[in-house]
Amino acid sequence: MEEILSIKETKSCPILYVLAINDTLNVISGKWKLPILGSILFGKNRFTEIQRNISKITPRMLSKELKELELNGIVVRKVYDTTPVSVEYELTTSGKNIVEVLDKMVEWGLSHREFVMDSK
Amino acid sequence: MEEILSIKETKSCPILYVLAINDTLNVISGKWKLPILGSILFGKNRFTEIQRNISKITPRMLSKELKELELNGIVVRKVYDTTPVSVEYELTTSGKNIVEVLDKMVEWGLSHREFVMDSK
DNA sequence: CCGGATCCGACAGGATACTG
DNA sequence: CAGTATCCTGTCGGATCCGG
Repeated sequence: MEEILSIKETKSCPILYVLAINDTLNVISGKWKLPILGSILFGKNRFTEIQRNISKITPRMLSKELKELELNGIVVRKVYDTTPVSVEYELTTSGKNIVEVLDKMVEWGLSHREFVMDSK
Repeated sequence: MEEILSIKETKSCPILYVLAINDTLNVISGKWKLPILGSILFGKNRFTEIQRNISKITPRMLSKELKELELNGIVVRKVYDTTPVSVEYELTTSGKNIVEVLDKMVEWGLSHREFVMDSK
C-alpha cells in the first residue's frame, strides 16, 4: 500500500512543504474567495443569493471565482432543471475541511493582535 | 481583568472572524513573504544572505517586504555598527508562532491533493 | 553591505451592457 | 436566474541605476 505523505516527512522536504502551502493559499487568497466560501457555509448557495450576500461583487467576478473553486475541487456546481434554471454551489469534503485552516488563522490573528498591543 | 476574545466567541461575530483571517493573510500572501519567512527560519537573517537564498528577488522587493513584515510585528530589524554595517532580521514571538498556521495549511494541502486524486 | 529612486509592463479586478 | 462580453483602471512586482 502506498504511504500518504505525513506532515513530518514533508517538513524534511521544503519543496513539497511550500507546494502544499501554495495550494492552500490559492484557495483562500484574493479579494473574493473567503467571502464566497463564507456565504456558502452560511447556507447561501445559489448564484444570485451569493451575489446579494456579498455586497459589491459583480457577476463577472463571482462567476470567475466560482469556476476556479470548482476547478480546484472546493465546490461542486449542481444545475436543477426548473424554469428558469437554478444552480446551487455546494462545498466538497475538502471545501468543508478548510474551516480548520481558517480557525488556525483566526487563532493566530487574534493572539498576534494581543502580541502587538502588549509590545507598545 | 479583561477577557481575551476566544476563538469560539469570535465565530459568533463574523466580522472579527474575517478580520483576524485577513491579518493572517497579509503576513503570508504575496510572492515573497513565505520564502522570506522560510529563509529567516532557516537561519539566514542578513539582508544579502536572504537575497542570495531566495533566487531572483530584487533588493527593492526584499527591502519592501521586510519593511512590511517589521511594521506588522513579524520581524525585528537589528543594526550592528560594523564597517560596513550589518543588519540582521529576526522573527518575533508572533513570527515564530505562525509556523503553526503554516503546518495546518500543509496538512490541508496534502489531504486535499489526496481528495482530488481519489475523486478521479 | 544595505538599501532608495524611477520607470515600466502584466495582470487582478471594476464598470457597464447584454443574453439564453 | 445565471451568467458573457468588452472595455478600462489600479496595484503588484520587475528592471535598472544610484548612494551612504
